[in-house]
Amino acid sequence: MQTTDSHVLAPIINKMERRSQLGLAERQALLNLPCKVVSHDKGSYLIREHDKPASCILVISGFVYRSKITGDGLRQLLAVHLYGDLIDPHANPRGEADHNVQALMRAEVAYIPQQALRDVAESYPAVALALCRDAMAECSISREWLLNVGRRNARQRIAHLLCELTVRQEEAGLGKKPSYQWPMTQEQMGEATGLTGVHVNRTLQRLRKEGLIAIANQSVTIHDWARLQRAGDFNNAYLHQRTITASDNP
Amino acid sequence: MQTTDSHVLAPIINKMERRSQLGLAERQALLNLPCKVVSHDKGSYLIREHDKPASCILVISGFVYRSKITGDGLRQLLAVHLYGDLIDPHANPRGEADHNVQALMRAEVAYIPQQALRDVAESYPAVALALCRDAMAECSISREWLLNVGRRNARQRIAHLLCELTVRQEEAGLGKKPSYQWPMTQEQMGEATGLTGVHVNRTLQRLRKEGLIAIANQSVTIHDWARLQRAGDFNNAYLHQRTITASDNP
DNA sequence: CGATCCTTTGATATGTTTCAAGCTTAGTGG
DNA sequence: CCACTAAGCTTGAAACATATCAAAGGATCG
Repeated sequence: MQTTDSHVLAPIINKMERRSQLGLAERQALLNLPCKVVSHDKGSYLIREHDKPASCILVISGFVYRSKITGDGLRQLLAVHLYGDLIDPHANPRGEADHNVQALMRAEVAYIPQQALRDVAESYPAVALALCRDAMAECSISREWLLNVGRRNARQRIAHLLCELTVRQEEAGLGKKPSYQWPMTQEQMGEATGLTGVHVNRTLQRLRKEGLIAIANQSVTIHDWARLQRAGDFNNAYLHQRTITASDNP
Repeated sequence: MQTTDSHVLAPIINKMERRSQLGLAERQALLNLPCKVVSHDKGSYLIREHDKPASCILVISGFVYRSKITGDGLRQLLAVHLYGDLIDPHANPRGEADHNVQALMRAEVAYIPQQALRDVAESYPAVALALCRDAMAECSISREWLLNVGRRNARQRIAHLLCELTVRQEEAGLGKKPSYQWPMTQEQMGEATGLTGVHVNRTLQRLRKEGLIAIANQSVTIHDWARLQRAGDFNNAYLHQRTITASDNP
């Protein structure tokens, strides 16, 4: 007999319950969803543009990103997903994915047939609502990324990215400030923020010298959270967290 | 007795039927939706960040945009909406909008109570599906904008924006190539592409000199559609049109 | 312990912004 | 219908942020 916490699909429930309320029946229906657990190495594709994916993907551990590539071969990260995020493949009317999904670092994910998930959502309005809220939150993050890349300078962009992942990672119960595992290379941070890997490096050094963070060996330390947020023009409202996290530092 | 075409809400049906199939009952239900038609002057707000909007907004004529503002007061356009687009206010769990919606130029819109629309979607799965598809298409456009702003140079960004609006405008039956009314100022084009108004001006001049377009007096002329698409690294797949429009120029 | 991936560094090139002014067009009121 | 005004477009010169290229130094992993 499994408790909720030890179930492979537990992450989806933990995530949903951060924004929505689920009853026992809903939780049970979600846990009973058919799924296939797969482990992906860094860089491996979960979905390729033009694929016809039949499943949604739940991130169980590790990190996953969405991306698109320019005709010139330049990559832009569109989103980063972590523990509990449910990745809708976003197919066009022909059923083809319009972007790539890859593992940022080694990631364990569960493939859940879209139809099965849709069925549960139809039977349980609370699940439908929860899915809808999470989708909206994802859209909101995507808009903030556009603002970040379009209108902020390198220092702000990098600080903003650091802030976002810090909050999301904490929210997901993965790591706590001041120090936690950092999932991306500097090159990838550049691809997320519309910068060059080299310039990310220099910007990171500046943030280090200013005493805001330390970052090395796949690990960040936030030395001054309040100042980092200011540096990144970061306001967590766009993350659509239900509970308002009082800003930690005064 | 009104025909579909003369009805205020006709645009929503014309738009949906580009991607989805609706029966007579669905069309009727949509046309019977309660709504309030309002005309907005250029710049006027339809939704302000932190508002608690109770309605979706259907664009009947003119243009409308979504935007966010940086802490430093810089504006980024997040999306442009035209005839037939249904604007979901994207509220967070507290019911507050997370970005602004404003008229790009004089626009006539219909406010449709969210609950009424949700009711129709619940009664008619085809409507729910159509709404879902349109929402996905909007997400896809938003991702392409992120790629555009993050990884393309000024010439590509501007050409891409020109291509997108040309296609969407044609698709909506508003104007045909080679010449149609252009809805944005150069400043606004800059806000959409993460550039300065001044630089947009110079870039536009370059595209003019290269013989790709003419643009003046709120009107564009596409002189070389094939070359403009190449210049903008533009591929219409991300627009999720159902019918594949054969590229017009060889 | 060699190979590969990631980070760091320096010098230089480039694209884009900034500022500031003059010009054009469209809209408004007398 | 003209004059006036405001908004948008155009221009140039100079400053700045970021990219590019190339090479060296560290870390990580079989």
